[in-house]
Amino acid sequence: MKKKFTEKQIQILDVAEELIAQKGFEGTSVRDISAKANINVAMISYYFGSKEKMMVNLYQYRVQKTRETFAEFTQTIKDGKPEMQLKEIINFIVKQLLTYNYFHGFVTQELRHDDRVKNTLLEFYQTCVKVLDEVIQKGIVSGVFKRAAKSEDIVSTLLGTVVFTIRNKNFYEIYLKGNEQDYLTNSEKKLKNHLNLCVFALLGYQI
Amino acid sequence: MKKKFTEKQIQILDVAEELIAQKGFEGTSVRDISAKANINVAMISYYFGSKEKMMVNLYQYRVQKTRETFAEFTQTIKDGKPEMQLKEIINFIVKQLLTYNYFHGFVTQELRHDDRVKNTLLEFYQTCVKVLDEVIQKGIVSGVFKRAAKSEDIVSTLLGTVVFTIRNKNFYEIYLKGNEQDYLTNSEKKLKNHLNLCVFALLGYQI
Amino acid sequence: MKKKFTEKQIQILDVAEELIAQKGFEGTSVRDISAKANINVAMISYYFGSKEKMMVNLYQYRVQKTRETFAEFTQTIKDGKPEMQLKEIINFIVKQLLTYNYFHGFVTQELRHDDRVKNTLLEFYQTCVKVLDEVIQKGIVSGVFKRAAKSEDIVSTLLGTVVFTIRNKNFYEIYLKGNEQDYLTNSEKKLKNHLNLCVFALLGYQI
Amino acid sequence: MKKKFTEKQIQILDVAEELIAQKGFEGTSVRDISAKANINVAMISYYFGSKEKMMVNLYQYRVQKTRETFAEFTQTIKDGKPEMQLKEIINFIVKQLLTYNYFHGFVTQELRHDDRVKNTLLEFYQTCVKVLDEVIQKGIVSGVFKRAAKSEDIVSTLLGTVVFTIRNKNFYEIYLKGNEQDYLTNSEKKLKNHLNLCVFALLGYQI
DNA sequence: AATGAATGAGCGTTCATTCAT
DNA sequence: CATGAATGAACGCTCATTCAT
Repeated sequence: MKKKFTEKQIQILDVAEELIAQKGFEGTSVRDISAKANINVAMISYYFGSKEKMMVNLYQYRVQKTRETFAEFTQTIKDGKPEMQLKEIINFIVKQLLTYNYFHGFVTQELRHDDRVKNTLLEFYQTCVKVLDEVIQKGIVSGVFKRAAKSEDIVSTLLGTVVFTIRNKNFYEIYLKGNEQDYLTNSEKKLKNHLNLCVFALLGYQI
Repeated sequence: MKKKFTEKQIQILDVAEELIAQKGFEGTSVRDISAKANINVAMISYYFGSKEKMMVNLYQYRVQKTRETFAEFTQTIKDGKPEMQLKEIINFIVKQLLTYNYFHGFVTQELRHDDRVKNTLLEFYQTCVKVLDEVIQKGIVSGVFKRAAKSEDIVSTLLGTVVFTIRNKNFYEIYLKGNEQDYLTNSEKKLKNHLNLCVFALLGYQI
Repeated sequence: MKKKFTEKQIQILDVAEELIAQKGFEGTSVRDISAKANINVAMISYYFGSKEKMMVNLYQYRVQKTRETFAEFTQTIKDGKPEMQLKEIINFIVKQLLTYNYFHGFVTQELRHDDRVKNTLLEFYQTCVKVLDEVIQKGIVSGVFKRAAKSEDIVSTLLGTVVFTIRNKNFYEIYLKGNEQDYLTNSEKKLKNHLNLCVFALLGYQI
Repeated sequence: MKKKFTEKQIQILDVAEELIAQKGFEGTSVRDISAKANINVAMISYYFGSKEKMMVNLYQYRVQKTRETFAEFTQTIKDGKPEMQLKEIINFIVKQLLTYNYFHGFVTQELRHDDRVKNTLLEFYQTCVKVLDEVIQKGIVSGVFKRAAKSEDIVSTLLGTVVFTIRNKNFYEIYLKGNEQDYLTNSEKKLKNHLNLCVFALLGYQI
């Protein structure tokens, strides 16, 4: 069941996402959001019912998009060899997380608010696990993977590692060449490399 | 320079840590804290100067302890073989994070408040990198490790993965046997196993 | 540059003026003001930004009016003889102070808050001195005044004496006939008489 | 009935007087006072019962002293000629007010707190009126004063004028020669001169 | 006789939300 | 459909005072 958002709502959600990622949910007032989005303070309540409900909508909006994007992505790789598929999945996840780091930077932190959101996210994670499972199984069968690592652990490591570097930018950037503007580009490259090595090693893939 | 906290201050900090981990810094009012800690609202300002300063003290309190504990720990393994040392380090980190999950659950999220804290944390992470570096280097020299993975990536993966499972308890527990009470015990075991496999594989260690 | 106030703002300022004159600035809470003005506590911050800024507005509101009124008044007597002009000025000042006694009762006391206000008031006092100077000089030239008293001393005496009787109502009313309701009327008459005698005597005017 | 104060109480009252004159009663906290007086915060309540009662004691302390000093002073002039007596009284009052300007700067403002204080002050003012009355009457009889001005008006003018210059230092000092340090000395001289001229002129005294 | 830890009330302000238009 | 004025609740904090020692 797909929910539609009006243009005005999306405008608000985009601003809200950015601010909440920076200052947290409680740290971001509806006045902050409405000021930055150039709308009236009353509009958040007006469009979403309340600030809390706006947050739920924000999750739905972003998770929904993420699921769709992921579904489309899986289609594009469905005919590849498992080792290629795996590499693509890892790269895709890193790329997505870094691109929507506003969202992923806070999503796990602020989701104390609504269980529906938790479930939406949960389902998405399970989808990832399932997709990985199939790829790994296929690789095991075809003999390119020697060991069957647990997909939920791989998912935790993929998502956890990337989110950690997003949140601890000041730590991770020490080990990156290049200036601060290139942080996203450089960290993407470094993370892709590391996580590929990590997962492939885990599966006993011979390079 | 070690800062001392009175019994009353620690009592407040413990409560504050738990609540802030659950509801965030702004989401937790001094009235929430004082109610749960069975003290007067005025005491937070009285003991720490302000809510903000209490937060800084909370970081110092926990990070300080963590650094000390880690320093002591490294002493206990200083004479071991690198593969043993590495295993111990991984297990130690997982254990610590899960034990003090209240703190580690929010530490990277709420540290927009004070740069001194950021630096304290940064230094600690760098210490971890340094310790890992030495162990890996030793293993390379002795020949048990075939590949020299980047320590900062390993640190990111270790910390990121564990924190992810803490924050996404509802996801990770699906894949755990046992009832909810055993979550910590079971996830600890599972995480230790996964992360050991992960890191050792990364280093080309032959099991 | 004249500042405009909305009806609601004036409503608040009038109440605030009365309460602050009675209980002082710190002694008057925004809750006191909002209760008496039948508005919400939040409105003081809403309309003026803060309690402090409300105070600045209160000064501007009243001093501005006072200056305007005084300027208009001086026009009405500009063609008179100096002895008539002087009498009118004295009577005007007494009348004004007693009418706006709320304000003049606290204005010099509470102005530790804002230097701009101090300067506004200072300028007004200097205007009074200047006006008096001209009248006295004219009277000296025309021969009705024999001695040239200092205008700043006269201003201090005029304002000081009236404010003293306002603040020490319980003292001054002992010497007044009539009941308490007539205090303003009676004290106005008595003060005008006394201060006219005083100033004219000072100038050597022969009655 | 004379009240005795302990050394410690006087120490507190002196500090309190200075601070209250600067920042008002509500604007001065017991912490301010205790910090400046180098005593424990609890001492104000301990010695006086409450901050409010301390204020009452402060009035009593200062008014009592003033009355005593004034009583002693009147003894020293009791054998003089009325015009000399009058001059001495005026000079004495100006001197006293300027010397204890801390007190007189706030006394009429902050006396909303206690009616007993109001009465104490009232009685003192009435004493002044009585003393002046006698002198004027004597002068009328001896023929040096031609007109019988009202003593309560003279008292109002004397006290009011001096207090005005204390409170509006920034106004009055414009008309004074000399640097800021000499303000008290210079304003005392100027005020004595002005008020003597004023009162003597009022009584029709021929210089 | 004196302290300092601790209290409860009240402070000015900001919050998300409502409501009349 | 959208606004901005207005609200009541809650915020972090400071206050004068109390109380155990």
